Amino acid sequence: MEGVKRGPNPELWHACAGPLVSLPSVGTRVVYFPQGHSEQVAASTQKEADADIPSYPNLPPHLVCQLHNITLHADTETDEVYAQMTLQPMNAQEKDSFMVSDLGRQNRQPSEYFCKTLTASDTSTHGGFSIPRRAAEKVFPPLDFSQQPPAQEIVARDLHDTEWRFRHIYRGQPRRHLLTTGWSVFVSAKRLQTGDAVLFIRDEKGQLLLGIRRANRQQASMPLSLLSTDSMYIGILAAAAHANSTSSRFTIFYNPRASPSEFVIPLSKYYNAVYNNMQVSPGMRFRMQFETEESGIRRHTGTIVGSGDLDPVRWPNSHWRSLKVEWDEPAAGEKQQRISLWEIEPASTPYLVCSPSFTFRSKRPWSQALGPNPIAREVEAVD
Amino acid sequence: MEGVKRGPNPELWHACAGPLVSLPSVGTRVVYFPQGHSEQVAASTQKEADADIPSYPNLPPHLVCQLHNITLHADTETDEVYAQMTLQPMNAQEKDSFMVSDLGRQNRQPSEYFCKTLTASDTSTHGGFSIPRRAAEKVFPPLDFSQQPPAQEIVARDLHDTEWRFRHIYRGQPRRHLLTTGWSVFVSAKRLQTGDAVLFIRDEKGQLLLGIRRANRQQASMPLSLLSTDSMYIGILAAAAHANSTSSRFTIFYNPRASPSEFVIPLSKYYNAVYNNMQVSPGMRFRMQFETEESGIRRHTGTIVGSGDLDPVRWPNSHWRSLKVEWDEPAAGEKQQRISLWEIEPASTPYLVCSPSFTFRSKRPWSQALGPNPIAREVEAVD
DNA sequence: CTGTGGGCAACGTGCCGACAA
DNA sequence: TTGTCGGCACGTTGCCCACAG
Repeated sequence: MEGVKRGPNPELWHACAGPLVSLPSVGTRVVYFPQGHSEQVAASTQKEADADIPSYPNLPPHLVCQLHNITLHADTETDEVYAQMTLQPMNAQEKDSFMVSDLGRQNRQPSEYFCKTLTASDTSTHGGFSIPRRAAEKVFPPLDFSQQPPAQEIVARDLHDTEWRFRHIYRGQPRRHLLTTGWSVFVSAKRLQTGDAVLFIRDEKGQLLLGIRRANRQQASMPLSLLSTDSMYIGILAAAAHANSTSSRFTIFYNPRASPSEFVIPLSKYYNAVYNNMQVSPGMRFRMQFETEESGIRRHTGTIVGSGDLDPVRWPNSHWRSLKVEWDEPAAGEKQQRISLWEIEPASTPYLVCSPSFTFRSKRPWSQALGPNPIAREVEAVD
Repeated sequence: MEGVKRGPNPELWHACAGPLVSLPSVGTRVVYFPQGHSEQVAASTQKEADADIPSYPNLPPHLVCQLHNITLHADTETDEVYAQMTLQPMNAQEKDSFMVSDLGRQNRQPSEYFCKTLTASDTSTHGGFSIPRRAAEKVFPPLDFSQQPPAQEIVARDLHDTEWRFRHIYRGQPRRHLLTTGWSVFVSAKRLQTGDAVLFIRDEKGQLLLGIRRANRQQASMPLSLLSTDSMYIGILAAAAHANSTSSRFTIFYNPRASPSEFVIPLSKYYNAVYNNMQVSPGMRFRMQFETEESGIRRHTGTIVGSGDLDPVRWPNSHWRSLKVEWDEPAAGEKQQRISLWEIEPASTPYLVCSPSFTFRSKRPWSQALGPNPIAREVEAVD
């Protein structure tokens, strides 16, 4: 075996995953939510969990785990990015030992990149790809303007390390940057359509990387012919329950563009949100980050209108999406009506980033409505 | 909702599934093998089950179930055929009540059909599809040979009820049947390659049906980004165990072209093989059916060399692939080294088809090596 | 600055019979 | 009987600029 298949370039992977996605660091402690994992299945299969699923009394709504390994992947067919994580539930002792490294988070911002949503002209067979001026100047090698017309060959590699070659030319009246020869091959090979986005990155070594981000509508509902959705839900719960009871490792796939929310988050983020951010109460104003169409970050504001268990029967006392909110823009009907504590920032004051001086000192939970909180006991035990 | 989406045409579905695939009838009793179901996952994902999977003490190696429902499906992307079955484990009483209907099996042979493996010329963009003479005369409407050249339009529907139109012409020197206009659209839409097969059926009403059967190499190893293989194995076992302990319904997907063997078989077939076919012993010669490249049936012969549990730790006393065999042709290395009792026929005597006069009279199991057999008790209780 | 469309050349697609295999 | 090929016509692809939003 000579072809040592290493995974996708991490910088490119994160660019494709989007600006909001951050993965915990290997070796740190994280919190895993079976509920969130189930939501990923629901989003991917368009089917909710059936009512007739066995209960797992030994499976709490969140598991504190050691994150042993992360590998990045991209689907061979669709280039959809996903991550494989190996988790190991921790026993009570281990949970309490504070580790500074748990604060670290892996969130790469590409050095120089651009992302463009494809227009009808970009995807049509009639022509090539129109490169926005700033984009071309920022990430592509400078053209030799003494040539007429100035042109060069662009070589870029995708998530599978496949090489794509394009002719980059500066012409037309008025002048503009274009990708011509090679572009249509790429479009048809990746089956890109109007509305999908491509992104180019120039990494530290000056190499060009090339990724795609499909429009949201496409990745909806893939009918699986292998396993019933019920078996999938059961598999998720049973695997987590078994790993928890035996303190053994288990493996999950996180699919950032399919999953409504991250369901493996740093332990520090969880503790910080649940115990330091406790001024949360009904009526409070908050902000939350969303991704814009052009791969930027934009904040939307809203008001907290209530709190309580999302699924009181199966997952009592869970912080997963325990907040009921209303969004300021009425057009934002697609946005979640329920969110989790760690997803929000206070509306007026700047967001309190997790600081090294942060401690686990216990205070009353922000809401008594949730009843006795098992986490509260864990934290009090630290004192 | 006006577009009542009904499933694929059953005749076409069976033609695509292959001549060896037969589905039990709805309402009858069947035997479900979690082991076989796991093998389907293994074949689809190219990953064996991990050793660290919880044991399910309440889950025997086979479950006698009532088959409540079967729906036929075809993958939207690949046209891969699969069936969804709703099963309900039966209690001891129900298992014993003999039902004549259990003997029935649903095994459709298409009225008139042909299947051709595509050549390089068939799939090239340079030309059309060369129809074998007999095939054209058997399934296509007769041409009007008074025309020069004789030609007509062929309309056929695929598994999704999508209509495909082709120009059928009889020309060339020497004369031959060809599909020209429309063929390349079909090839590129279905992404057919040399080695894949197409099949045409003329049903009772004279309508033409059109299916594809991809070469084996293609459907191997699809990397799933949704669920770890461990979670899938656990999901299968936990779902079956839960259904068994609560006598509730559960759902499985059977993928005939991916799965090495059928893992839901008629109860009568199981009993007949395990208790009536008991002359099986090491050294015995046998025959077994295989599918030929051209969608026919061919028998291969071999010798039984041993028997015993495939997985003595997890699945003791299971009849699933309990026979160790050697095949006569040395080139047949790909064929299974282990098969199940109900897959074989005696080599010399004609295969004893399940007859209405068949009874459940208990005799000693064919091998004492398997130890006390829970089924034996079930059967004795009938007397 | 960049999306779309007309013009036009080059290329690929696809229909034909001629050959073998 | 049928797989592949050379020949050839025609339709599509794809590069160019002009225009306008």
